[in-house]
Amino acid sequence: MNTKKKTTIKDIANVLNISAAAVSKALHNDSRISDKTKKAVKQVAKNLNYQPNHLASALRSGKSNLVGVIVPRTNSNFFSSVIQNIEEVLNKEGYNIIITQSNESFEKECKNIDTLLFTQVDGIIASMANETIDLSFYEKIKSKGIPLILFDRGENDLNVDYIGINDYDSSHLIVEHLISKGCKRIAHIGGFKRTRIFNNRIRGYVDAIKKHDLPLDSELLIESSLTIEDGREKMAQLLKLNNRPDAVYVASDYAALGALQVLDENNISVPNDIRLVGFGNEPFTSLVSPSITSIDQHSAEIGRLAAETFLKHVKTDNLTQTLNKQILDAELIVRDSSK
Amino acid sequence: MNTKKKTTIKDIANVLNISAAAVSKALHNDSRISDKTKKAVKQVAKNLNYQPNHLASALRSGKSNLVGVIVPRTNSNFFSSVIQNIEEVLNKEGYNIIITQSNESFEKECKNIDTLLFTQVDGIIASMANETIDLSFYEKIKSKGIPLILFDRGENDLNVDYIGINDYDSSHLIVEHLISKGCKRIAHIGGFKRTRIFNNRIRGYVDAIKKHDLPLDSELLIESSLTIEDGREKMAQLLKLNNRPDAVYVASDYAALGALQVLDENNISVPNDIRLVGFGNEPFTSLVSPSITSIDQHSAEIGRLAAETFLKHVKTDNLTQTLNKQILDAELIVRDSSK
DNA sequence: TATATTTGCTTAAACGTTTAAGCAAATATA
DNA sequence: TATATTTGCTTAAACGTTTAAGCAAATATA
Repeated sequence: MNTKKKTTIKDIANVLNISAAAVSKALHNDSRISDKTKKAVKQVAKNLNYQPNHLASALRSGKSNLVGVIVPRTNSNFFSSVIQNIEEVLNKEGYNIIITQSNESFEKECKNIDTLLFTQVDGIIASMANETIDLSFYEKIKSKGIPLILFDRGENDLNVDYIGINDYDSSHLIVEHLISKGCKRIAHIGGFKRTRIFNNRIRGYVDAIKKHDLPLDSELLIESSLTIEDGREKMAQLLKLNNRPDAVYVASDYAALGALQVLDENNISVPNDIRLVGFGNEPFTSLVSPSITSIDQHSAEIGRLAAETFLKHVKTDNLTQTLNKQILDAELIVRDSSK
Repeated sequence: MNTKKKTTIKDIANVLNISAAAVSKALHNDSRISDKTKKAVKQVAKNLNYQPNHLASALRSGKSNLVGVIVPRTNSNFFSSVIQNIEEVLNKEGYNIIITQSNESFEKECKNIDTLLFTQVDGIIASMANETIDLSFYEKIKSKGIPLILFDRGENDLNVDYIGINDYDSSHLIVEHLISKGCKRIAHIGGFKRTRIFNNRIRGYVDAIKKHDLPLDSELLIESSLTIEDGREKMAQLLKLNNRPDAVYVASDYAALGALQVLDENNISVPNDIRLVGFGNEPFTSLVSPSITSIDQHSAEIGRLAAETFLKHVKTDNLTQTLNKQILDAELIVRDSSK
């Protein structure tokens, strides 16, 4: 095996006949070290191929320079784009990120939190699993004094920073767009009511329907897990109604895709017979035929803001965690499925 | 701010009036510590809500219990499934993983490697970016004596473990399937020749065509970046030929989707006029219409094997890194696009 | 010229573990 | 009963940094 001794700060100190402390300070550009020494130290560091021992500095300084990220899954364009932007911002400041996925499971999410705490992360940026109701593990993060930033799937009760889009207004955008196309019976396949963002979309839908004096039929408002499969099932359920809707607004692109398949299989023309709108602007919405109208969630912006919010915490002394919502306006991307 | 002092091994030692060393050993079930003491230590640890300081133990023992993963992107079902399975196996053994993505960029990949080395990972499991030709950063990993395991996108010259599917045979499977459906002019939209897996697919295609005495027309073999957009372009190029192919084998599902769009736009019936086969068995292949025949890459198995190979390295003393290929048989999933 | 301040370092301790070496008491063996 | 081995701990050092405290020399100020 290759057991080449790693070069340490002491090796550099020995070469230059100065103390290890001086080397450490030189490498950190301490103002009390002469330029001459700094240059010499950096040159020797390069010659010896010095790589700082991250663990040692983390142990001594109490900062690991790691930020944990928890997402329901990475296998979705929204989350992977958020992650990419978090990474970009944090890398510039010397932080690395540890990505974990909950797979929408509360149990896995708890494990992830323990893992991240065990790894001594300096902060956690998370989007909660659908299943999560018990917040005690998130309270644990807070009680350790570790900055916690939530995005997309958040929870007011935790009283921490939150970044997301305006789900309530998004529903208004969608409903009003469908009305402008002449729709009169608009159904909503929504997410679980207990998840805040889906609840907001449902409330937005209900209020928009009322506002425009359209029928608010309980048959037209369905709760779903929003997977492709469940999208299929709920669409089939809507097709069985005596009085079918002329438009369906689905709270996720995946479920909207399932719905589209069922419509296609039943030879129902989209958008002529039924107009369809999804949510999330996943890339495939523009690839299927007909392409699916959807809401863009500004994933890049959310990622950037989450990272910057974390940085604000570490850069500001005793900044207490409080409910601090940053809500972005969502954007409606109109495609063939509602034209 | 919450600056509650964390409980350390010393706090436990004080409570029980024993040494910190005894506590450490008790927590690790050292055989030289009495069961009575072990029980007492564990009880106190629980009472004081003791969380071991991962950094300190990593520094002292020289093991971080972190494994770095590098993938071109997480936003693909293949890679996210591999990652999930790596995680599952390694978590059981007390390892956590750090996921990084190269976005197919050589430069980003080099940065990722530096980041992981800086974080003192115990091993790296990687799939190389398309761009990567210069292997010096991977050599750096090897020269540090850190186990390196490659999957899917590998490179023989590095002389390390590799896990992947049999790309050469996969091409045979596909070509023979298409021949069995009566196809006589089979085109191949392949990846970059310099990437080993794509080169193997191309070689497999060429040899299978020769073996069955079909025309090996240079017009029918096209090199592509395999994005959706490039799939569209290369398909359009094939349609301009005087003598069109009656089947197209695309080396990636994404590019195959682009090709399908173009065929659809040109009112060419799939599979009646042209049969289409993709590669990777991404979930959307079964969702689009017509559904796309594809090759399953056994992502779960690859992830598991990669993790287990890493574990073999850390568990076996002076196991030298050598070229050690584990090649899985791929599976053809026949769908509507080639029926 | 005498005192104050700044510069450029050193010394020593600390972060929280793990581990080699060692030692007394208890137990096993001859 | 005398010696050897095992059990159950302790002591002390170490992993590679960072940082508070301090000190001599150089420079600035009065």
